[in-house]
Amino acid sequence: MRADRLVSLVLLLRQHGQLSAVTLARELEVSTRTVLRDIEALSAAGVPVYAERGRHGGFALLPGFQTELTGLNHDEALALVVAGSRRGAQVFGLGSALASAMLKVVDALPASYRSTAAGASQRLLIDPETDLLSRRLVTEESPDTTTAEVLRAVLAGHKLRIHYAATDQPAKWRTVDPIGVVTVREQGYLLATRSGEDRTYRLDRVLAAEELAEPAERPDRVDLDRAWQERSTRFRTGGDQVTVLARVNPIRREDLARTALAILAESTDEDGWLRLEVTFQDSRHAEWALWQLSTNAEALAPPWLRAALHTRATTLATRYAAQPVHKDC
DNA sequence: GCTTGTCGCCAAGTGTGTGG
DNA sequence: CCACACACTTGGCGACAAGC
Repeated sequence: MRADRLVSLVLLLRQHGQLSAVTLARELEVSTRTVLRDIEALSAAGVPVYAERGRHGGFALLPGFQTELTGLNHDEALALVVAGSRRGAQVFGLGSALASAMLKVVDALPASYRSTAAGASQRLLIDPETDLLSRRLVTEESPDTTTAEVLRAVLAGHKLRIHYAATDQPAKWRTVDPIGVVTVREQGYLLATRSGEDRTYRLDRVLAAEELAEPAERPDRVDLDRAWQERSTRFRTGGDQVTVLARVNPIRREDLARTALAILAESTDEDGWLRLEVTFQDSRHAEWALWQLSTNAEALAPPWLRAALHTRATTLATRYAAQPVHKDC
């Protein structure tokens, strides 16, 4: 119990810099007297902890002790931050840093835990590089200097100049104020503001980046998770969305629900099929989603969607009615 | 004067080893 | 298995020193 508390004490001091005995006692759920004895024990064990007396005093570790204790470098520390997702480390080009950081973490474990960790790595595999059909799931760890430059600016809190290619538009240079970087599945996004307006950029569409010396305009405290939720909500409710009325076989309802942005209304017809009012990102998205359901769905409205699906179906029917062009294949 | 660390003392609780 | 002794841990208290 005490050994655990001594470790916790060191970690608290590393995390907060300086803490009073009263605060440490509250955090560790012991008396101040016990904290003082623990400090004494740490000091006797060679931990460079020192006391500042008087008002606003407290205990702190000598500068430098932090890095000596862990041996982690900048990239490794960063890799542990994104370690919740190996994909995150891949997107940031930190896969090798994550691997070496994990080695150090495992190495720091007591011998009994170390064998457990080694055993676990032989029994558990999370997010392999390919799926069962050998399709590659994890992006190559690229020496992506552009992503690295973006990351540098984000961490340094500097403005950033990016050469960005938006969908169906020629690439343009623009200067942005970075807020943070978000990874979703294999995709990285730069959250930023441009002339005070919120902007979200896909990292794979950033063709070049240049960190500027000027500090970025960024709120002191940002809840990145919340910012991402707000932007994704805005994305889902904005743009060229279309609403479709469709009849769907109940067995394919979930397939449609997965691809649609939202289901606005739902009822059941006499024959058991579902009548759904569904919104999609745009017309192409709607056409693709209905086409995927094949004979298990029928678009009732709008007319242009029925026409598009009719064109696809007749083209396909004509093709298969005719003799093959290349008989030898 | 107030806040905070330092030190010593005592008592109670807890864990561990040993003998019957 | 149980009782006992011992060591260790913890909390509380008080007096004092140091810094703001």
